[in-house]
Amino acid sequence: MNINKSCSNHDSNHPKQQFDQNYPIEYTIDLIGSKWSIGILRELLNGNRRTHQLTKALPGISSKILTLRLRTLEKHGIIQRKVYPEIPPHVEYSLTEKGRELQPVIAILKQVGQRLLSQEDAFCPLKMNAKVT
Amino acid sequence: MNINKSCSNHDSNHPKQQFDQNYPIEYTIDLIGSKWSIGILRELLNGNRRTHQLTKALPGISSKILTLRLRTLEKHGIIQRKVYPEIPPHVEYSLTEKGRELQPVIAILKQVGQRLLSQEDAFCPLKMNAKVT
DNA sequence: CAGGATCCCGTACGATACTG
DNA sequence: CAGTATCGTACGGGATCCTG
Repeated sequence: MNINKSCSNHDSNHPKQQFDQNYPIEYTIDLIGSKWSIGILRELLNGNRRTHQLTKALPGISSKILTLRLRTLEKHGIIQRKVYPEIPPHVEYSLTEKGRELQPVIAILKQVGQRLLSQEDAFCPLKMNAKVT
Repeated sequence: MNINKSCSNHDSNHPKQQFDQNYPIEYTIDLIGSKWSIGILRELLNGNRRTHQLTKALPGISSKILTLRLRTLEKHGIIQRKVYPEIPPHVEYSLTEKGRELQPVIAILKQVGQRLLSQEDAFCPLKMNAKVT
């Protein structure tokens, strides 16, 4: 997502990691804000997964995007990639300790989202009718 | 952000709000995941703000994007827009009760982000040197 | 002062095909 | 099985100008 993209560029003298220190919120959102990040994390929270398992668990994701997200999460130390040198290839992904710290974030995101959505219905009776009837 | 954009389209028979019910996490991220959303919310958590106040508080934001974000948040019932019919125009934005429910989300996002960033340094001493020296 | 109208661009994402 | 390469697209965001 790169929420603070333009900000990062406004002063090239500041190394990136130094910049991120001042924007922990944006950093976290960068981690989980990409389209499939949450799905991948949720899956790995339930256990280690092989690539094709993730593919099946996330219907619609392309292999390109999956590996892209996995690489990014790995770079941030959120997940770990373990390669078994076999034929055919065998790769297994797992959450790191660091990655597990994201669990409360996901929990709150879900909890608050549910509450907000229920209020949305309360405020928009017409919307409900559109489905309920 | 529209994290679940493609998912929303995969079956047009499902009205959007019905779909969102099943994806509270993605819904919440949609709310706060856009580039300036957090900044706007943080500002409004500190009190009501006029448009130009927000502009100054968010250096770099364009008027187009600011109003765009404000409109979106308003549609979701997160903020309220109050117009004082004066010349020159006077518009004031405030958080709704619903909007205040996002506060814990922001808090966790910040807290976890900070912890993750500190770990990032611990694992990457070279990075630290780049700045610390 | 608030914000609409245009034009432009980078990039995240997607579809498809191809390798070891 | 896991992953790369290529090409195409949509959309968020930015710059600038203009109006009541």
